[in-house]
Amino acid sequence: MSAAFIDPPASHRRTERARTRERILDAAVVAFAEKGYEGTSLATVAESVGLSQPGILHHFRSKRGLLMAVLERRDQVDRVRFGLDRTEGLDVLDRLMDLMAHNATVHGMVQSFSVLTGESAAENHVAHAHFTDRYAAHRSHLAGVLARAQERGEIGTGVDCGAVAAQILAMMDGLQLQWLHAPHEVDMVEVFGIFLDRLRADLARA
Amino acid sequence: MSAAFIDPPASHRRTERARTRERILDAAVVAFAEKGYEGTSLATVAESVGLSQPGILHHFRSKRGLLMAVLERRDQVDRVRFGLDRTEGLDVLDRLMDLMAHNATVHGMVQSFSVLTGESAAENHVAHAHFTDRYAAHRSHLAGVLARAQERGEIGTGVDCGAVAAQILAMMDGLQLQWLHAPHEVDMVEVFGIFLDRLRADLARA
DNA sequence: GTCTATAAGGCGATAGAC
DNA sequence: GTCTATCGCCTTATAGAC
Repeated sequence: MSAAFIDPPASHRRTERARTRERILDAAVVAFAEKGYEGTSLATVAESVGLSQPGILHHFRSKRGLLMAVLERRDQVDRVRFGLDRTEGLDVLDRLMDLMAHNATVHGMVQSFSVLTGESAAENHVAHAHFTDRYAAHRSHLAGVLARAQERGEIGTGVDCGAVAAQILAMMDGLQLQWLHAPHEVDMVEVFGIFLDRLRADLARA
Repeated sequence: MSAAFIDPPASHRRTERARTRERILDAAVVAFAEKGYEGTSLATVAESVGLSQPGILHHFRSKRGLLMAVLERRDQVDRVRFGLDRTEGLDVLDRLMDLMAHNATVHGMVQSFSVLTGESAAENHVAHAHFTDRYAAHRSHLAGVLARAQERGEIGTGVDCGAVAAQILAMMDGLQLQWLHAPHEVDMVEVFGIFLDRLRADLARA
């Protein structure tokens, strides 16, 4: 009996462990979408991935740790999927439109993060600081892109780029909320597109 | 000893009971703001009004019943405070600006309803249907006011009044979320005002 | 790496005393 | 109208076996 049979290579063990963590994270996203963080128990997450409740705590040191891992994974995946960081000028509006169109295909993910964002409006919520930082980073990045476009003359001098950045993020969050409450009544992609078209015209004009 | 001393008039009993109900509702709003519906226990509500936990269930038949009473009271109060139902034409945008300015003075109330709206994005949440109906009613009312203004020529023919109604509500919800996460960084009243000014110009033009 | 068992406590709701 | 007591259940987290 070879040692490799009893004790598989370290690389294999590492990917197996990572795979289990991914399955737990996927189940947690679904659970948070249905009940929020406060309303979700580790036992329901455990059951849907086929582990016991302490089995979850072997992979994540606490319920809070599981939530943080969920939040960080989403941020990382979205950063890779969309070249938001690498886009300059008014093309950034096209990238945001792409993001909105993508979001319309991942209902559960949007639901999970809308519920968590709402919950985190409470100052003492576990994820309050995370969402505060996330908003601030997105606002300042977007405002910076717009301000540089304004310096190049692509945007009129009368535009408050910080206000517009906040408005764009607010429109995305708000439309997602209405879409989640009435998916067949509110076409969030179309309504966001109408908003962006009007915005583009105003930015050129002002 | 008069009967009135032992047994006060029915009207007095009625107002005392109503007063206690109001105190419970106020405490529930604060609790929901801090922990959401799922994260709030009747015991914490009871403690902050100086009753026992079963004392709450004497006034509201269940935790769900308490939440419904909170939701209905807010809708009723706001309907009375702002003459939204009685406003026609583009004046409706001024009333919405008033509402936003008022909201900036009642942080706890806004926090409570933002948390509850987020939680209720889950299809099985106790208040999902309530917020779905509320969104639909506000959208169709606002779209109707805009459409009638459009017929009178106050709004250009190229405007999709339904889309604009959804956008206005989305902007209010989204700005409130950012304000709650960073009250000193995001001036939601000013940013909403900039949005409305731009919108008014576009509506006249299109 | 996953389990069972358990500690230690919170939950909503009801029964019945006063 | 409000209480105490209690039922039955669920919660997170830890200890220790395998």
